[in-house]
Amino acid sequence: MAELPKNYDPKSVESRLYKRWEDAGYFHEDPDPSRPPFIICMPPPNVTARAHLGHGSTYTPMDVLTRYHRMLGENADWLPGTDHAAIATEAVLVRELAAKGESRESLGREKYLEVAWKWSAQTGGAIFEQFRQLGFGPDWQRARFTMDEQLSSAVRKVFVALYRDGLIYRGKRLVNWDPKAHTTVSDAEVDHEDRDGTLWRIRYPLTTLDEFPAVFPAIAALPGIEVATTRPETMLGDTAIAVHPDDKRYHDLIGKFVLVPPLLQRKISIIADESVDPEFGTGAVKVTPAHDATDYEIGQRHKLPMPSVLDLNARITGAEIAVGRYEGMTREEGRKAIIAALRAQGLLLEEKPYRYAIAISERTGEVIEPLLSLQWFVNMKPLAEPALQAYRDGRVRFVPERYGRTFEQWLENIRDWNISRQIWWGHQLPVWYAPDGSLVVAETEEEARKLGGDQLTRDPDTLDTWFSSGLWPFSVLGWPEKTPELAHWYPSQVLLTGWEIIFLWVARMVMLGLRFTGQVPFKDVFVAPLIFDAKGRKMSKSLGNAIDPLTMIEQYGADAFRMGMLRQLRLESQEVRFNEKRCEEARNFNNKIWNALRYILALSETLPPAMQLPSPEKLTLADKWILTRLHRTAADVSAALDRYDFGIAADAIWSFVWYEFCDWYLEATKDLGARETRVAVLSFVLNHAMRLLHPIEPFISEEVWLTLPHDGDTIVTASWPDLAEIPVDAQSASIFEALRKKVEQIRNLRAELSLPPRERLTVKVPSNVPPDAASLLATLAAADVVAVPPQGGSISEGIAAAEAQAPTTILRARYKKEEARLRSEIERSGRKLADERFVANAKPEVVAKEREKLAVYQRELERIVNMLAQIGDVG
RNA sequence: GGGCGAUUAGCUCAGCUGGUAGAGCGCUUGCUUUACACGCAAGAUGUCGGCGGUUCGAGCCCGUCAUCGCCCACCA
Repeated sequence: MAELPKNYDPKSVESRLYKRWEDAGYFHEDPDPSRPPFIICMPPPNVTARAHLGHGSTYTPMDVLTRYHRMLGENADWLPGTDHAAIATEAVLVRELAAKGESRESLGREKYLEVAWKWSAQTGGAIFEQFRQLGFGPDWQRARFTMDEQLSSAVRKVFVALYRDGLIYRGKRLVNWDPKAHTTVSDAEVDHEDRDGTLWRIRYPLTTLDEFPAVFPAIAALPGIEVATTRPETMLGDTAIAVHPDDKRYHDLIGKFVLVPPLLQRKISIIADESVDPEFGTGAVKVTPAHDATDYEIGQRHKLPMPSVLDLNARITGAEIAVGRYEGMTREEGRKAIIAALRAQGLLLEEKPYRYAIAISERTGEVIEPLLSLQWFVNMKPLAEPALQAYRDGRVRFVPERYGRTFEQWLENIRDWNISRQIWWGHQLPVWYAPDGSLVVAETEEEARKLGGDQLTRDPDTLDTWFSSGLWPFSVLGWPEKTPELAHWYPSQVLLTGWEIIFLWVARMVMLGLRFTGQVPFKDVFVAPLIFDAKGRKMSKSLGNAIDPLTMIEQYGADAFRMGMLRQLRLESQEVRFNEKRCEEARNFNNKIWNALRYILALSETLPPAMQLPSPEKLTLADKWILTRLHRTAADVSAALDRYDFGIAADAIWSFVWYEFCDWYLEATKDLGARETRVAVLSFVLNHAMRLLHPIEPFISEEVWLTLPHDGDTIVTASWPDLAEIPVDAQSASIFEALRKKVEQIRNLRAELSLPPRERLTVKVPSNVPPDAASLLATLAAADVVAVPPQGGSISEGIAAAEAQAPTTILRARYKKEEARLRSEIERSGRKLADERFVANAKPEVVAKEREKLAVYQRELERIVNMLAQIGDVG
C-alpha cells in the first residue's frame, strides 16, 4: 500500500466516494415487506433555493437517520423532491422577463408557463448538486416535483373531494393582498412587524343634512366626533364611526350622523360596538370594513356597506364609491393628500409619532393590504378537529415536546385558509365557469364539460403552494394509486423540519393526511433549532453574516461541516449560534482519525485478513478496557440517535475516538505486552467506530473502513455495530481506569519536577499489581518500575498505592496537599453520615455509596500519613 | 395582551430520575515522545441571574423578580 499523506484530504476522497455510492445505487430502495420500513420524505426545497445553513441543521439529521436505519437493516429510504414554490418562482420569472422588456401578460399564459417549466428544469437541480456535496444520500431515483403530473392529479383529486364535501368554498372575504406579488397570501404567510408611524386625530363633523353643498365654509367650527387612525387614506371607504356602548362620553352621539372628510359628500352613522377600546386614542374609531380585519367584523355585525377604495395595485379606486380627486393615487400619495386636505379644512387635530404592528408579506416584504375579494377558501375547523385528536391521543408527537402545545393552540384557533392565488405558476384551480356564471369543479376538463357543457372558461387562479406540499407524504408515494410504496412506507416514522413551517406545512400535512389516508403521515415531528450567527443575530444576506455551507465544505470538508453542525444541536434548544470553529475542530478530529489509521498501517504486524478478535484469554487489560468503552459508546450513540439527540450522538463518538481510543488505547499498544493482540483489536475497534461515525461523517468513515479489514463493499450498507459482538469486562475496565489515574498523577509529578521527556522516573509498584499492568504503567508514564511489597486489597488499590520516587521536599508537599484534601473530604462525608436525617431519609444505596467513599478516603489517608511518616513529616 | 424558551468558567455550551460542578475553545507552562503541531502532556479559572420556598440534601423541583430571545394576537 502506498504511504498515506500525513493530513487527511477530504477533497481527494469525497467526490470520488460519492460518485461510487450513487453509481452503485446504494441509496436506492424498493419496498421490501420482509424488512421494517423506514422513510423520510424530504421537505421539498424551493426550485429557486440554494443550500444554506438551515439545510445543514435540518437535512443533515435526515441523512444521519436514514443512514443509521439503513445500517440497522431496515428498508430505509430518503425520498427527495422539490417544490414549485409558486410565489417565489413567479417573482424571479417576472423579474427576469421585465429585464427583457417582457411581462407575463405580453407572453400570454401558455407561453409563460413554457418559459417557467424550462426555467425550473434548469435551476431545480442546483440545490441537489449541493446536497451531493454535503454527502446527503437520498434515493435520487425517486426524486419528485410538486408539479409532476401524478402529484398534480393528486392535488386536483383532493380539491374536488374537499369541494364536494363542502370544505372548499368560494366567497367574498377580507384577504391579505400582496400588491408586489400581485396575489393574495394566507394568514400564515403574513408577518407582523413593529414600525414607526403616525397616529392622527381627526374630527368628523356632525351633520343632520341629507344633501351636501359643494363647499362648507366653516367646517372646522362644526361640532364633531374625534377619531384616531393610522390609516387616513382608507377613510374614503369609511361606513361608520364606532364607540364602546358603555362609553358615557359618546352616549348621546350614538345614532347620529357625521360627514366623511375630506370629501364631505357622504354621511355615516355613529354606532356602538363592544370591540372598541374606550381607553385607546379618543375612544372612537372609524370603520372601514373593506380594508381592516376588525372593521370587517364590525361591518358584518352591523350590516354596513363595505366599499373598497384600494384596488389590486394598492391604488385608490372609485369603482365602488366616490373618491374624488384621490382616484388613482398610491396608498402613500393618497395618505399625504388626504392629510393635507384635512389640515386645510381644520379637521386634523393632532399628529403624533406612533409605533405599531404592520402586516408584511413574508415572501416579498411588501406591506399587506387587507382587501375584500372573491376568493377560494378551505373550511379548516372540520379538518383541524381530527388533527387535534391525533395530537391529544399521542398519534403524533413533537420533539421537543413543547412545540406540540403551540401546534395544538394553533389548531384550536384555526381560521379558514385562503388557497387561491392570482399567479400563473402553480396548480390551476380545477374550476370552470359556464356562460351563465355557474361553476363546475372537476378533476379534468373532460369531466367538467360533461357536467357543465362546452362553453366553459377555466378559473385563472392557481393554488397556494402549501396546498400541494400538504399532500407530500402520500402523494410522493403514488397516492391515490394503491402503490406498493404507499402500502409499505406510509405512514412514515418521523418528519424533520424547522419550526417556522409548523403551521404552513406540518399542520396541513397532518390534517390532509388524516382526511385522505385516515392516518397521521408521521409519528414524530422533530423540530430542528434555528441557526443564528455567533452574536445571536439571524443570518441574512443583507447583514452579510450568512455562512455558506459550501464555503465550510471547501475549507474543512463535508464531513467536518456535518460534524461541526451536529455537535451544536441540542435536543431542547430552539436556536444554535453557529460557530465556524466547530468545523475547524471537526477537521482536526478527522485528521486525528486519519493518523490513527496511519499508525495501525505502519505497525510491524500485518493486518488480519478479516475482522476478528483474539480469543478472550489473550486480550490485554487495555484491550478489555477499550472494548468495554466501545460497547458503552455504541449503546450511547444508538440511544442518542433513537431520541434524535444528534449533538449527544456526535459527542459520544467524538470523545470515544479521540479521548479514549487515540489518547489512551493507541498509546497503550506501544507497550511491548500488547504486541500479540494489538493489530486485531485496533482494527476491530476502529472498524466499529467508523460504523458508529458513518451516519454523521459518511466519507472518512468509508475511506477508513475500506482500508481496514471489513465485510462487504461499502460501509453505506454495512451493519450497525451489534452490542452482542463487543465483549464487556467491567472489572478489567475499572483496573485500567485506576491505572489511568495513576499515570496522570505521575505525569503531573513529572511536570512539577520539570523532568526532560527522556528522563525516566522510578515508580514503586506493589507486587499484587500484575506484571502486565505494571509494564503498561511504566510505558504510559515513561517510568521504570520496581516491585515493592503488596499493598491494599485489590489490584486497583495496589495501583493507587504505587509511588514515584522524587526528592522528599516535593513529595512531602504533595502528600501534605493530598492529606488536606482527604481530611476535608472525610470531614464532609463524615458529617453527612453522622446526620441521622440523612441516614434515615436518603435512599439506602446513596447512603451505602457514601459509606464506601468514606472508607476509601480513610484507607487512602492512612497510606498518605504513613508515607509522610516514612519521609519525615517536618512541617 | 397571551404563550414559550434562555440565564452554569473569559467565549460557546454539556450536566441523565435532586446525592462532592463538566467539555471544547481561549489562556499559562513544557514538549520535533518512532500516527498526528489540524498534535502531545500538565495547569489555572465558577456565591450555576437575584430573592424566597420544598427537602436530610437543590445547578436540577416550586414560587417570584430581573434581563435577553422567539412565537401567537383585530387595539384603530
